[in-house]
Amino acid sequence: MTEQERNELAELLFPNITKTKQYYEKKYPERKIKKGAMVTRFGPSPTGFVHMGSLFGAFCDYIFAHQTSGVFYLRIEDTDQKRSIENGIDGIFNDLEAFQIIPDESAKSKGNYGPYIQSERTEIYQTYIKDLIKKGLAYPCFMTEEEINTIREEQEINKTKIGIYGHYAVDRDLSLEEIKEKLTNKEEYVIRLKSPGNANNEIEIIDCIKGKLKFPEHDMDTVLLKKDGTPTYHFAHVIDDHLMHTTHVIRGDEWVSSIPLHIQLFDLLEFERPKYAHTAPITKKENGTIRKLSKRKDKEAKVSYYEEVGIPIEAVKLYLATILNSNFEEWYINNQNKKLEEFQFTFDKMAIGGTLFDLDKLNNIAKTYFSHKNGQEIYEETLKYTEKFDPKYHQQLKANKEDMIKFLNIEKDGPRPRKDISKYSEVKEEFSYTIDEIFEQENYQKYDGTKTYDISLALDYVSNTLNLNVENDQWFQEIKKYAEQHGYAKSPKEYKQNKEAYKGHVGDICEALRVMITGRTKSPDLFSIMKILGKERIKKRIKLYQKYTNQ
RNA sequence: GGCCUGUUGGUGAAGUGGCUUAACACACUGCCCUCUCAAGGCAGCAUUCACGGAUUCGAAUUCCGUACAGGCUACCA
Repeated sequence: MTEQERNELAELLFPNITKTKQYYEKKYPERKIKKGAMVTRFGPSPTGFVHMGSLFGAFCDYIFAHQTSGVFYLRIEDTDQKRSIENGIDGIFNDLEAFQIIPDESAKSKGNYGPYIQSERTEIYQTYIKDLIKKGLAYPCFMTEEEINTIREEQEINKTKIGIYGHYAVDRDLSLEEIKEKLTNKEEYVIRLKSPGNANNEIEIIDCIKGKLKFPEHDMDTVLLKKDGTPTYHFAHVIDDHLMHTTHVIRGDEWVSSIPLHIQLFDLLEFERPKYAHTAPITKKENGTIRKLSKRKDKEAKVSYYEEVGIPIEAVKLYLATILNSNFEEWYINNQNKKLEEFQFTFDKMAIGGTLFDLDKLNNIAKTYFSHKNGQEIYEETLKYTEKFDPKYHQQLKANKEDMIKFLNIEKDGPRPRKDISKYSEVKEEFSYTIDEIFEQENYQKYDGTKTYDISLALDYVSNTLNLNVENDQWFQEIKKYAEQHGYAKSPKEYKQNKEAYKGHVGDICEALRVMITGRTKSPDLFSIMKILGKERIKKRIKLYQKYTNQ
């Protein structure tokens, strides 16, 4: 085809495209950012929610852009209708907002490089396609699904590479007349790349994470524009990331095998190639096999899951940071008071192989997170959580604010703060003894021990000896003395040495009080609990215990 | 089938030819501390880096082959 024929073809195919490549190049000029600043993008399909793996990607984008004073933008990739659901975009924004991974530019905020939704960029893609056709680098292909299937079957039998390339690309050299004829017959077509590559040539690219990668040169006539005039991922990626001036394409490593295609497109269009960073997938082990985390099968793949079960999103982010850079964890242990954004993340500390999603580790991180929060903070955050997920408990928390904060603050001030909860949802269960209303209702259901305790001794102690206005150490000295006076050893050691001489030891008295007061054998510091409750409530609980055990 | 990538304890991993008798963290086990629990302290947990070969004075680290795993091979992203 001559140049003139190609121009005619381009006009025939895209009569409505009047803008030019130059127009867009001028409309979206180079970004004014400092040298070394990264421009990254997160490109989800509007499926309604963000997958854990995507969130990880978005987190990378956000971190790298921000720590280099660059730009992190969000582009909705909705070129496939099947992947889109109604209000799907809102879901994406909600999830990102929950994690405070807010894009600098997106369909919902400002930005000079929009539209940030691919379905609104059709004209742009077609402008570049038109140009490619004029240059003889793309062509309309009229092959039907059946024809393509036949070719694939043939290729499978011959054990050759599968795809449309070389002599399999039958429409590659159609004459203008032939195309015109098919067009008048209303034959449907796609636009394919006329790949100039040769698979015998080896190309090499440097991936920021995976390092040096070698591939055969791309030689497939890949579809660029679908039958409906929308672009495929490959073409949209190249056009968008060029026009939006992305410097670093951070994406899942399922894309590594299309690198040769993508760089070929960048070269053919005379665009500067971006840097690529392909991240390892987050995986899950099930029945001995490892697979990618699946949003259909795995509840923990859905980002909203963490909010629902009450794992603080900060903890999830901390976990993401530990898998992002292997040396983050150690840094954070030594810099607990710093924000994770202060850590210098680098590509070369990112995992190359898949990472198994470790809920144990997340739990541990969450526990540590809680341990650094004081009672007031935990109270307020739990209040927020319960407002949405446990309204009844929410009301009870509100009604018992003063007490709750004190309870949540027990053993929090020392150098070794308590580490007992990992989720907001655990507060209710873990602190069930703190609110009278709940305690009276459930009372000793949680204590399933068969052992019963000396009620009169407990009552005597509380009424006549217990002094709540002292420090913890003094209280313990006093209860030791009390134990001794009533035939108990003042320490377990002494008791063990001469069991016959005693009825038991201080610990037994404490245990009795603990069970009567909290309804369980395990609790935070007993004296602190007693202090908050006060003598009258303690006595009430002992009576409740008496009633419960029919004594 | 073809192409690509990966493989270090139960888990995440450090490791870039000698400092590695393989760091650190999670999990697990035991002991200590202790009124219970949590926390904390101490100790244990890969004599070996999927396997085989090669290069080298020396390899988890380089090269080749094999096995296994994952990805791609769509008018899905």
